[in-house]
Amino acid sequence: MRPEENILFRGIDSSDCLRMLGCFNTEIRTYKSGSRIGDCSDNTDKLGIILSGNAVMVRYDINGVRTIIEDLSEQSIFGAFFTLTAAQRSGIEIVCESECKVMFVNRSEITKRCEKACQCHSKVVENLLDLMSEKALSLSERIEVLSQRSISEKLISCLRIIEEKTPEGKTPQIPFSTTALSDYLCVNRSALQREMTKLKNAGILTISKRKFRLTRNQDT
Amino acid sequence: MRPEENILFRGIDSSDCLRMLGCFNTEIRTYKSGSRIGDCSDNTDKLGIILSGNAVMVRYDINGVRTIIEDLSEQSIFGAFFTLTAAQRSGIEIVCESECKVMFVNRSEITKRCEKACQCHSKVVENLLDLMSEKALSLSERIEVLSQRSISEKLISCLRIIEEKTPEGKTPQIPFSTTALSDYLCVNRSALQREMTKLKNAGILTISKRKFRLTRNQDT
DNA sequence: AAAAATCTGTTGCATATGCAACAACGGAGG
DNA sequence: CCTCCGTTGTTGCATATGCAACAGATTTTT
Repeated sequence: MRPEENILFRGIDSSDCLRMLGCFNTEIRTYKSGSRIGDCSDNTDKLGIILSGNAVMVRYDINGVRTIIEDLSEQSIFGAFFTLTAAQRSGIEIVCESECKVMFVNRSEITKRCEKACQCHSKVVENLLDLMSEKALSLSERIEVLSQRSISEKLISCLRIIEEKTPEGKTPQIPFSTTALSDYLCVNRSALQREMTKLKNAGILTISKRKFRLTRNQDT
Repeated sequence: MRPEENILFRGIDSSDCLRMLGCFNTEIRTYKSGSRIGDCSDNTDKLGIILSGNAVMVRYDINGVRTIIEDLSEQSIFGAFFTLTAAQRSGIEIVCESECKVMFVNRSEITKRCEKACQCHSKVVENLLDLMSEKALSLSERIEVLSQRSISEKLISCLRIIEEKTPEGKTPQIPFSTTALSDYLCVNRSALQREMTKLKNAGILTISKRKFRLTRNQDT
């Protein structure tokens, strides 16, 4: 991916990008599928951007129960300073689900002006602002889902959000396996399965593979 | 409150603040306790900052069950573009718990440079960035809590977070009544009460009024 | 192609949580 | 000072969810 295709550098032309990349002291790393992207709790200033691949932010509790905290796809950002809580103790980690290319930048290098005071610098800050908005939005969607009281409500709320993001014409698709979905909804897998079959039987939900369709009901 | 005490204008001197306030076309409103701060779904560009008072972002579902989505205290920011999801349909509203003074700014006016291209403009953007970080942090703490599987885990996780934010020497304090806390943890009130008494009897938790103390156990 | 591993789907049973109802308490206002 | 209304604290009962175990199906590895 060329730098100007990176959302952080959106709207900035190639030559400026290259100059800033040096200026920012960025670092690009590649991770194998299944590997861990370094513990992001160590450096509260570091900002990571997924250039390619898929990863998830997960936590395992004492009993080994997994929680998927965030789904990180291409162009997602992550970093201790805006996603991790003081509750890092609970062992949050980022695990690649496919080969991932990740770019790291120090946040302070973005906010602080460089000596050359390049014009495009503030453009980067604005882009970062957009990214943060997006992040906050996705976090609050997550809260919306988790605040539902029952499994079926959680599921439906989650599916509706996916639906809304699906471009017109395309069939909405769950980004997880059912097993992973249960970790994402923070419920037991077989209980989730049970609710899914109920909804299927009730004619509310249709699923084949990961593609699904919800009937347009206001309630439930 | 003088403008430079507003976190959005932190680090900018008085005269510049005043100039920018005009430049930004801000609006300040006062709301009575119990009243609703206008539906923030109407204007996705508007950004609100609580200058004084306390408010909560809540949602009532079809059955009238209340969920407290966010606790907004002084200097908190809110706005459709970074907190509300497309799921606005579910009737999220912001309700004042005490008299509130709120400042509104249009986000685009912050990100877009004004004709005068004032130097301090980028400082405001940086401040906004900090605010967004903080917001993302608090949202992710909320997820941390809600992702716990049992009521007692949710409660403890929530209390630990409060503890960590409490300045050394002070006694940590729950910002809600128990009833409100149950709406915040998204669980049934009497079930929460039951768990609380269990924890008290087990010697893990001490509560008097809203002040509490947790024994320093790693687990549970 | 065979073998191994993981995921789906289902079920019986245990248990945590929700729900309703009630008594006691405490603060706000007349 | 009394009354009213919302909060706290408790309990019995109903039910949703968790848990374990299992048998296919599907995917990945060898």
